[in-house]
This record gives sequence, C-alpha cells and structure tokens, in this order.
Amino acid sequence: MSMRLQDVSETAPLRSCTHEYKVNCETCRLSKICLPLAINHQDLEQLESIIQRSKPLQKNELLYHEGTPFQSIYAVRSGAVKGYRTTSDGREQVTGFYFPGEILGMDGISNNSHASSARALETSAICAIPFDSLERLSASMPSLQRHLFQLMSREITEDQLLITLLSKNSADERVATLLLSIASRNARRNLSASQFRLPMSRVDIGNYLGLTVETISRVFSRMQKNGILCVDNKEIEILDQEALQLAANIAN
Amino acid sequence: MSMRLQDVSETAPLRSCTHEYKVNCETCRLSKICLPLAINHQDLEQLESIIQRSKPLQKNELLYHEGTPFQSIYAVRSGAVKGYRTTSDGREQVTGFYFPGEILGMDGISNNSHASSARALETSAICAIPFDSLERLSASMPSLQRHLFQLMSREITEDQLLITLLSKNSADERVATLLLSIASRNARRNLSASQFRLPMSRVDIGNYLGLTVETISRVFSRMQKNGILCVDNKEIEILDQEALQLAANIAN
DNA sequence: CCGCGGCCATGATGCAGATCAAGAATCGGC
DNA sequence: GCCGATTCTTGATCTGCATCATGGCCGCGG
Repeated sequence: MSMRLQDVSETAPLRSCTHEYKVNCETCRLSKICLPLAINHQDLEQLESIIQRSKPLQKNELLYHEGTPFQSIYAVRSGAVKGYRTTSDGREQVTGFYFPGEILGMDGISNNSHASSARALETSAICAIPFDSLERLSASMPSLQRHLFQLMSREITEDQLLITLLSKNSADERVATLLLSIASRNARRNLSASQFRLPMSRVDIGNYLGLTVETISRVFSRMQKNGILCVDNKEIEILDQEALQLAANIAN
Repeated sequence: MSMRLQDVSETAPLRSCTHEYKVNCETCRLSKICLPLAINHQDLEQLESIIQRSKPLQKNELLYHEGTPFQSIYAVRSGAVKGYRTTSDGREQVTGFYFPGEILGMDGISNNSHASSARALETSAICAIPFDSLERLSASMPSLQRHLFQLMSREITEDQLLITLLSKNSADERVATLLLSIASRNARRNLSASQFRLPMSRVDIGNYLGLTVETISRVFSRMQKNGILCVDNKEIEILDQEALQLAANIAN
C-alpha cells in the first residue's frame, strides 16, 4: 500500500476559509514555469494585483464549462485538472491534463466563451487571471505579450502532437508517450520522474488517448509483466526508462 | 469532364515576374476573414507596410519547414496549403489544410522555430507577415493584439475538434466532417458550398483523418452509391446536404 | 500515338483494439 | 469497520479498418 499524497499542496499551505489565500507569484515555487517569465519586480507586482485566488476546488468540481462566458485563464497551483469537450451526442473527449504551473482556458478567447470545460481531478488550488486585465497589461509589457503568444503557441504544438499520436500510434505507444510526458512534467517541478501517482482515472486516460479502459488496463498489465513499469492502482513506477522510451518511439 | 480551376487567383491577377506583387489588404476580397479585422484605415496602412508578398508558390513547393527559424506567419491569398509534421520515423502527419483568407504558421512562436512544415497543394499566393513587426504593432493596437489572440485561440479549438474527430469518430463520420468543413469555408468566401474541387490528394485526406487511402476511396464510393455525393476524381458535389450532415453528426 | 508513373478504386484477408461479460479491488459514506 | 458503488482487471468474441494485391485511369513526355 502506498501513502496518499492527494491533498498535499505544492505551494504554501492554504488557510481554511478566508476569501483570498496568502500566496503570491513572487514566492510561488512555480513562478518559473507559470506566467511571470522574464518580468521584473515592478511588473510582477502589477501582474500580481490582477490575479485572483479563490478557495481550492474539490475533486470533481468544475472550473469552467463549455459555453460559459470567457473571463479568465487559469493557472494550476496544486492538484490536477482535466480539460474536455462534450460531443453533440453527450460523450466527452478529454483534451488535456493540467498540472501545477500549467495554464489552461485559452481556447475561450476566440469566441468570448469557453470552447471546453475543465474539472478538478483532485483537490486543486487555482489562480484565475482575468483576461481583459492581462490583455491591457500586456500591451504595455512586451515581455508579457510575448509570453502569452508563446503559451498559446505551445498549446497549439501540443495539440498537434496529440493529433499525431491519435492518428499514427498504437495503444502501447500512446500510453508510453503519456507516461513519459507526465514524468517529464514532474521533473520540471523537481518531483520524481520515475515514481508518481496518476491523478486521473483509467477512463480519463483511455478517453484522452482514444482507447477504452480495458485497453489501458491491458497495456499497464503487459508493461508490468515486461518489467517496464510497476503499477499499483494509480501509483506508477517506471522501472525501465529506456524500454518505455523505446515503446513510445517506435513510431513517434 | 469538369473545368479546371486550379490556377485561378481569387484576388487581383498576379504580374508575372516583379519582386513585389500589386495587391493590398484594403482591396483584398479576403480582408474580412484574414487579419485586418476591426482596424481603421490608418492602422491598416501601417499593417500593410510590413506585409510581404512574394511570387506565388508552385504546387508542392515548401512554404516553411520544421525546425527552420520562425520569422513570419502566413496568410493564404489564393490556392491551398497543407500543414504537416514529420514523425521521428519519417512519416508525416497532416495537421491542417489552409484556404484563402486563413492564417498558418503560428505554431512557430513558442520556440522561435517552426514546429511544422507547410507545402502548397496547388499554385498559391501567400502573404508573409513578419511576426516581430506584428508584435510591435499589436502592442500599440489593442484591436490587432486581440485579433491575434483570437486567431491563435481559434487554432487551438480547431485542433481540439480534430482530436475529438480522430479519437471518437468512424471513417464515414470523419470524411463527412471534413467535407462539411471545406464546404462551409467555401461558403465564407462566397464560393459554392455544394460543389468544389479538392486541392489535396486522397493520401493527404487519409493522412489528415487518420485513415488509409483505400478507406477514403471506399467511403467516397459508398457515399456516391448512397446518393449523398457525386465524386468525379477531385471534383466533389454534395447532393444530399442533410444526409451528409447526418453522417457527420452520428457521434459528433 | 504509345508507354510510363502517379493516383485512384476495389476485392480478399488479417489483426489491433472494441465490445461484451464477469470478477476483484478500492473507495466513500455512515 | 462494514457495505454498496465505483473503478479496475482479465478473458472471450467481434468488427472496422489496415494491409496486401491487382487492375484501371489520367496526364505527360517522347
């Protein structure tokens, strides 16, 4: 049995019930991978002033919903969030998982209404950044403007990677690629790249990768049998990084 | 046999060999769906001054290539372009088709190098818009800045639609959805939404939709037999819009 | 006019992953 | 700490599309 890490915040501990939480970008461990890249102290204070932090989302709580008026983009401070869109026949398609330091919600800009929904996969602290303020600020801060363009551009290239994955790769390759992606994002936050807890269910993984739950289970089992992984429910250990990379890279 | 429309420019006719071609945004039939949305006359002149137009690309010519330094985004003025990325094992994944009035190349912003390649599907006239100039300009033109954010955001939502299509839909649904997308983009340019020439090969369609050439052929044949389409090589006529919509919407 | 190369169509067969089914493990509420 | 609900695993079977194979068509150069 493994320790539960679910509710451990990666930033300062949260006060229980005040309206605004005592955190700021300057002391945030994630600042380097989040918004304020290449911004000086003064600018940071300005940015700081528009960012809103509300009380943490509980597991399964909705951050925003498709069709809802777009106002803010969001930064994950702790926990994990899934983005998804609902098809006309009511099924959902998971379009991404978002971990601490990552930004979501930018698909809402084009129509002033969210094109997708976002839901907490576990208890999660989120920073909301009102987009109109951000827009105004970025007109006078070239580095911020640039950073925003880059963030959106990265989202595009990542979506294109997923498109390629879905279109060209086998089940094993897809799963391996996802695990490696999570591992490297963990590394970026100075967490273990070889041992972690998946915050999402098998259903969500399958949905994201265009596969069924059963297939995800089978791939995990197979990789366990082959000594590539150690899988204990949501707890994953990568035993053979090389082999996993190989499994992912066969065609990608 | 149907008339060939391949090389007909949708804007002013092109001179044969001068360095800069005589076209401008103000008289461009596509201005409404291209960049200069919500920009006044003065601003337009400024924007105009940075846009470069070079001699048309011939069929199969490369517009930009993966890994190449990123300098400009591109607007299609006539013809058609495919965007694609090359997987590590050398195969390609088509990530989008771009028609007149549409913008491509924004995936290059995040790393200052193109994350994908783009190739002309037929003789095509392209406007290159140097991104650093655009960035500078947009800092002083809020409407332009907003327009750029919106363009990128739209690219994101469109990629997410493709992700959903690849992940959840059958071959018939995918093909039907693509045809409807092309039809509606034609309509936006005041061209026929029911009769058009596909600028891309079956291979490219299959690649884009995550299917093989054979499957594309079969779907076309089946839809022809069912009276939904009339297919004459690359010439497509949609005979039963309703049925096609139905075929696309089964799960989407 | 013929012959060659690229593109397209269509049939026969195979297979990866979906679907169906049934248990086992884990979670969450009381 | 128990019990129902949910999530996960594993097996058996089915199926949509890939793959393989072949032949037709069209455009182009000689």
